[in-house]
Amino acid sequence: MAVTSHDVARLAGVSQPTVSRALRQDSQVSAATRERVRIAAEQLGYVPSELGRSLSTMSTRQIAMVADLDNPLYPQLVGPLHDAFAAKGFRMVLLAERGEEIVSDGRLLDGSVDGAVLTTSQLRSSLPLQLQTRGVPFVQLNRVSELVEADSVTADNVAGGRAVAELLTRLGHRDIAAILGPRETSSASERERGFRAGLRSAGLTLPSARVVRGWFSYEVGRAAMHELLGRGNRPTAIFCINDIVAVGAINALTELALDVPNEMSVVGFDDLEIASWPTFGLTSVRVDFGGMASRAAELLLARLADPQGPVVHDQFPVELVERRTHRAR
Amino acid sequence: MAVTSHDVARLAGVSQPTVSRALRQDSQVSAATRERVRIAAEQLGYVPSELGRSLSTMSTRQIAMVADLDNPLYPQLVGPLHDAFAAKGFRMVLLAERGEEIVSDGRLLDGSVDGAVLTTSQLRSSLPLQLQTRGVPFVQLNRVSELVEADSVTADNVAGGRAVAELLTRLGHRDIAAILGPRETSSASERERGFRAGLRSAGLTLPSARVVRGWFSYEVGRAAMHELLGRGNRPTAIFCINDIVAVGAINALTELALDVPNEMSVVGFDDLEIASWPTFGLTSVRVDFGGMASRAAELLLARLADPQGPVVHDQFPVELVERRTHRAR
DNA sequence: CGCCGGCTCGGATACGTATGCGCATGGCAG
DNA sequence: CTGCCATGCGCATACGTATCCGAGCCGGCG
Repeated sequence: MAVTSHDVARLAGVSQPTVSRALRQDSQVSAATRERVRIAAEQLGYVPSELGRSLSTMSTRQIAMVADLDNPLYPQLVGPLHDAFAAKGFRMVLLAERGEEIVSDGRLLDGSVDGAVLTTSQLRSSLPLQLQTRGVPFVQLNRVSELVEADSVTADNVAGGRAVAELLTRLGHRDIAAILGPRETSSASERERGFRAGLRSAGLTLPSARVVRGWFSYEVGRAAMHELLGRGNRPTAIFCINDIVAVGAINALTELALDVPNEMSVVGFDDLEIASWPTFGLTSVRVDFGGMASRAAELLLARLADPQGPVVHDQFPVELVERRTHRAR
Repeated sequence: MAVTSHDVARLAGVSQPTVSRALRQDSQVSAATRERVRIAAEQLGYVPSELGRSLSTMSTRQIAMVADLDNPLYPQLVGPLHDAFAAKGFRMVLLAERGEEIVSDGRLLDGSVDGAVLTTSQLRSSLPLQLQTRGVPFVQLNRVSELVEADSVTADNVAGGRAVAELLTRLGHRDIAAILGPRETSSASERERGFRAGLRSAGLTLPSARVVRGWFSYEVGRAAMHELLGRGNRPTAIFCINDIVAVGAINALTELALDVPNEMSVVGFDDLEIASWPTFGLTSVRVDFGGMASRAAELLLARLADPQGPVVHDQFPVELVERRTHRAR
């Protein structure tokens, strides 16, 4: 059915290995032969089988990115990763993870990729362990697992959480609520830890009556805000574990005709593009996801080149971005 | 390095073919042997090489989805496609396309996928032609190419555009603007065609002074709105080629402190989740992308089973969803 | 007791490409 | 003229799995 290197060889009057070498610009074949082969290949519309090549060389030149596409954060990581890998001759494929569901199939283990970028590791996720056992190089981006010692690129979530607490307390807020994320993810739990530490420094605590916890989504933010407001007298400020949740919270406030920031200060995290929309003007914590993605690609490529090299943990600084959703009490 | 079926065979005291058969529950191998093999495989942590299997069977059980991840519409198609394929034993990989850039590499042609779902075909895109020539089954979802006769699943964009025009004219608007999409995409040009036809039915036209054209993005919508308003006296209503553009336009209006819908009616298209956010309450045209995605998967699987079957063009109806961004003039 | 059939399994091979190695050719120096 | 080396190419094989076909074994039946 499909055209193979044997077909090209027959047409060009050479052997199959010569076709293989010629098309890869191997200097062992003469310029004349190379040209003959090129013509024949073009004539037949020959495209080398990636399967055959991979099996023969034991390398696929493919990198998998495991991401949760329901979360608007991740599409943003795709571009930089793609470019960094493409520059080194690697292809990138996306393995979609949906909601909280974990990738269970063995596409990462069955030899069809050379390495992986994990962006949605949970703290006790076994996937990184499996990869390590099977010798599949990988790097953790954004979130990490605590079960494994491996290359990672993260943001300084603790500092970010602390900065939010400092901002709000400095503005005079004393009754502060929070919509937190799942304890199972390192990013959410670090942000929470930093935030609580910041409150403590100001002599405050975060009572459980002022906390709702959920996954990173618009709908969770919206429902959580309603839940918090339904508990009686309302806080004067709220910290949201990320921008999507914050936007959900703001929409809940809009539904109830409560003004932001006059009746409630709202702060997010991530500084996605949506935070800068005039409609929201969301105060948030900027994370350089583009830079982190590039760095992660760099680390993975280094790991492919030297599987024994020292493990690297890279932490990116974050920056508070003050817009219009916070106000002095 | 990696564990192969030969290793398992040696440990279980059988031949490699027997391992292959045993692990795939082939009834030719006795229950006892099957169990011995299973134990041995587990003990070694054996994972069958997908490369070897694919090369041997000439089928990869992988489907590629080509999508533009910068557009929030596409993540929404991933889930339904993924599930429909998974149900039939196929894996899905995403090939990212960025902005207007076309996928140029040959991952679709090099035999590493059994088929493809194209979601971002441009009208004169050559990719579908190449696939057809190479005999790679594919289905076009959402947008189609005019150069090829192949399975497709689309929305009734013409009817949607017409419905928007009818809504606005019925409300008494006479000076209507539009932020249109690229002529190179079927979805945008069909919506435009329907919209213009609807205006014509009401005795109106769409003067070029009232039109800005751009790609499907927030920033385009925002800039286009500023551009339109900078041209002097302003229209009373505007049709945006999709919801993302509409949200950009609304944000531009917010920046200028112009009230929606009192000073300008805005209508989008697609009815993404964001359209239903209380903050926007965007009037839009609902497209059943989930249903379309499932149908596309179905068509592709049918095509894989019967490459010679009749070509199917499936068009889904759309529905106007009236929210709060339109108002009688 | 011999033959046949069914049940299990293994040997050989195929899939498409890459590569180690050997062979032929030709040129040049001795 | 002979020997040597460099160049250019083909043969054989490897990668890991699936499958065709044949071989062995056992039981049952004639």
